[in-house]
Amino acid sequence: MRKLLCVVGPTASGKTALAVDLALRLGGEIVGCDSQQVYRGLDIGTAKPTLEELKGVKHHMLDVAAPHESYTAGRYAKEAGACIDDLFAANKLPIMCGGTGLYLRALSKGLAEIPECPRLNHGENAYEILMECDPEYANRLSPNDRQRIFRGLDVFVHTGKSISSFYADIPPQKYEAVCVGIRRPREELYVRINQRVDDMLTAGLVEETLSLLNAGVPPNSAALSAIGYRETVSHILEGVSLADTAELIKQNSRRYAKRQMTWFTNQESVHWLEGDSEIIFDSFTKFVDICGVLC
RNA sequence: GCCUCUGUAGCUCAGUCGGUAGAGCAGAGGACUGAAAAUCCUCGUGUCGUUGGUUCAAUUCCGACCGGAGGCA
Repeated sequence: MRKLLCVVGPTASGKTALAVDLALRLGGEIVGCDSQQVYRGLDIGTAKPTLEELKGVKHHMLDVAAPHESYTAGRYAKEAGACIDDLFAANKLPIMCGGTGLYLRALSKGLAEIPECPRLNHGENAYEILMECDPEYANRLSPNDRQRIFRGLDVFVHTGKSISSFYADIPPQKYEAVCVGIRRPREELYVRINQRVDDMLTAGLVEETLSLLNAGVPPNSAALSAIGYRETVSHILEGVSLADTAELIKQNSRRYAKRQMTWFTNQESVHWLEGDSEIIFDSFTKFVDICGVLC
C-alpha cells in the first residue's frame, strides 16, 4: 500500500508553512485536506494559502467547489484520490496538508459504499423512526444528534438498507496515512489563533463575507457556516457588534482547535513534532529516516 | 455625613425557615464513516467579603469593619 505523507494539526498551528517547507526541500506538491478551503471565494476566513506563502509550490484541492454547493467527504475522497494518483504517476511526492480529520480518513481508509442520498427533513420523531428501522445505529447516537439521525434516515429511505449494514462492509484501505502533526502548548496556540482572527478582520473578512452574501450564497450554506463566516454573517445581518464578533470567532476557533486535537490524538496515529518551522523540519528529517515514508 | 440595597465558582446570579451550597455562561475532557470549520456527549469544593457575637452548630441571625451601587443632604 502506498504511504501518504500528511501534515496535520489544529488550526493556526503552522501546517501550511511546514508543508511548503517540505515540498520545497523534497520536491513535492501539496494536496489540501480542508473542508472549507475547497470553496471558491472563501479566502481570508479559511486562511487559504496565498501565492507568497506558497513560494511557487503547487497546492491542489483548493477552490474546487462553488460556495453555494455543499461539498462532501465522499467527493473529497474521489477528487483528492485522483489528484494523488496523478502525482504518483508523474513521480511527484504528494504532501497532504490540512486539519479536516474526516476527509483524511475518507481518503486513506475509504468510506462505506453508500450512494448519494438526498437530504430530507425527517421531522420531530426522527429518533423514534430511526430506532425502528436501524436500532443498532440509533443506539449509538444521542437523541439530540439530529444531523446523524437525519443522515441515518436519509440512507434508509433512499436505499432501503440501514446505515449500519453499510458500515459493516467497509471497502479495503487505499493509502497508509503517515501523519506528522504540529503540536504547540495550549496558550501559545491560543495566542496564534487570536492573532490570526484579528489579522483576518483587518484583511477584510467582513467585506469578503458581504460579497459572498451579495453573490447570493445562502447564509446557512455549508460555506458560510464555517467559523469566521457564520459569526460575520450575524454581524452583517443581525447587527452583532464587531468586537463581539471578533471574540466569538476567536472562541469558536479555540474550541475547534481542541476538537481537532482530540481527533488527531485519538483517531489517527500521529508523529507529533513540537516547535517552530526550523526545529520541526529537523525532527521531521529524523522522522523520515526512521520511518522511510518517502519510498 | 446619614439611609437603603449589595458582596456566594473565572463571570452573571440562585439558595440555605441555622446542619459548610447550585444553575447559566466561561473553561476542560470525549465521541465522530458523504454538512465535519459540522453535529453531539460528559464534567461544578468554592476561606459563601473580613472580623467579633449568639448557638451544640453560622455562608445563613446580630454587630462592627472593608469593597461596590443607588438615594438624601
